[in-house]
Amino acid sequence: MKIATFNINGIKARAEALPAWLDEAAPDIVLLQEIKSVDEAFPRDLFEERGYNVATHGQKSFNGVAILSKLPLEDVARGLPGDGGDDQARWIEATVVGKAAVRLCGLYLPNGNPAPGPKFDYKLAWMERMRARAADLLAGEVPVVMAGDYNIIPQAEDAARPEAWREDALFRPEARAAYRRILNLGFTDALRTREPRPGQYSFWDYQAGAWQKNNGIRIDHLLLSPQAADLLRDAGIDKAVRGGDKPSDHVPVWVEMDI
DNA sequence: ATGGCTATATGTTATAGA
Repeated sequence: MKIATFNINGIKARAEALPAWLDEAAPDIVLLQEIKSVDEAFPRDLFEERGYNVATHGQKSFNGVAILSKLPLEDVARGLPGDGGDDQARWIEATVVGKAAVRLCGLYLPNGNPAPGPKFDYKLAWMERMRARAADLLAGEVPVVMAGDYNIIPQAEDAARPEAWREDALFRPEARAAYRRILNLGFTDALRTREPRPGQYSFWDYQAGAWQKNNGIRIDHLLLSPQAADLLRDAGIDKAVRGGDKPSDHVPVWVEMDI
């Protein structure tokens, strides 16, 4: 089973590029971020006619996450627990049952710039809530895949120009430490396991010819619980998507699992 | 990057992204 994460930067703007990638890559499950759409406006037909079940957690203009799945989506949950006053749509969960049952978490972690400041504080607080949810999920001792746009450059080798990101919310020590507190609960960075060489990027800025210069960063991750890591067969990045027509600034990252 | 591009809203420009 192929599970992918893809920050599409607006479902309306990606109404052609996203189906084209689905038809070519044929993922079984896709966790989407930045749909930038309310649930009612999400073009479900585009995906249902391709055999996907669809669950969305959207909001107007910004953020928004969704799950596409060839298998039925069970026990769908929307929103990250821990702050009832947080109305930003950045977290969705569902269970799919293949050879094994897998709990899927799709996430759009806050950007956090400018840092320091209230947006960075929100990012760190959100990550602490995510850590608590991740710990709860681990206690279940079942396969869990937490995938999405983490807005975290884990290490210097995950950026073409790490020095340019030193003060940025994506690379500041406090943000990376918060990421490690989640990872060190016992999760596996699937892409790093399968492709340990530096220079594996998932985002290239629209500006300043970043794509042409390969000035990228790796910020889209799939984290696997131990029970999910046991089922990992392969992982990769569909880099070519960035060079297609009207692309998102992110590309899909995927895992192949024995599920 | 002192932000050069892209997307969204009901806009004639602002806000957010990373």
